[in-house]
Amino acid sequence: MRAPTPTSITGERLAELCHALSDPTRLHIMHLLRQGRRCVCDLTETMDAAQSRLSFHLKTLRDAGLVSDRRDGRWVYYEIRPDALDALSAALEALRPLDNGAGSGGCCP
Amino acid sequence: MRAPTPTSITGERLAELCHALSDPTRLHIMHLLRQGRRCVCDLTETMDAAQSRLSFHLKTLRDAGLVSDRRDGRWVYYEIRPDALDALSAALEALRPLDNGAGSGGCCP
DNA sequence: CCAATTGATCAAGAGATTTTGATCCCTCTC
DNA sequence: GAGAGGGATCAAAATCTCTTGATCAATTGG
Repeated sequence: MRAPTPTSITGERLAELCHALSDPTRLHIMHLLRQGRRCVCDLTETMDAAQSRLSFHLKTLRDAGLVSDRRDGRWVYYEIRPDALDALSAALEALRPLDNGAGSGGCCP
Repeated sequence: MRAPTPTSITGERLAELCHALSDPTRLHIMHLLRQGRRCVCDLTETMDAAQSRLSFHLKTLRDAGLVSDRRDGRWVYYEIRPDALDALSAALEALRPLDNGAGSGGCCP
């Protein structure tokens, strides 16, 4: 019995993931993290952003589960969690229109 | 000469798409639209939400290009634009870690 | 132990989003 | 053309989000 990748996520969870990615600063961080783990001081320097600002955005990404952090001595390294991207992709695919007949089974013609 | 599916989108555009999907009400709308086009009065009734509220969120989705609207007589029908989901999926894939060696070519050990 | 470095956290202010109710515009029906 | 239904828009209030600067906790090097 194992619980590997959750096959589907809730609407709340999808909203949380999308919110985390809805900010240019956070997307910039994600883009930098594509190349592998990076410490905060490195990101701060590369992005020329205030440290508390970065810390805020990193926390947002971490709370959403999109990145993980790990302390190593003096430094804290952040890293992308691909499983979160998996879940996000799957949830977005589940938003695609069903290809049954045209919709509007509702109140209108 | 044609411009079919834009192969990649800007960070700003990705942020805009994610922002549009970062709200539970809007995700609810998207979910209902999966079954096909629907008029606003239908959504209003199904979701039990104020009409101006829905109108606001539909505008947000439309401005982001995630849905299209079409007037037919008295009614305005909204519909998902799958091409926007294509662009979003592609952009999210482009956020995945590169599988070159471990990162941190930066300031730290 | 002392001082410097790294990073989290907090409080306050600026700015953006959402909700609500009112109002307006369009289209259809009578 | 008067009235009703469907939707968009607006202004005000309530919330959320982001930025900034200050402070605090850990870690390390001297």
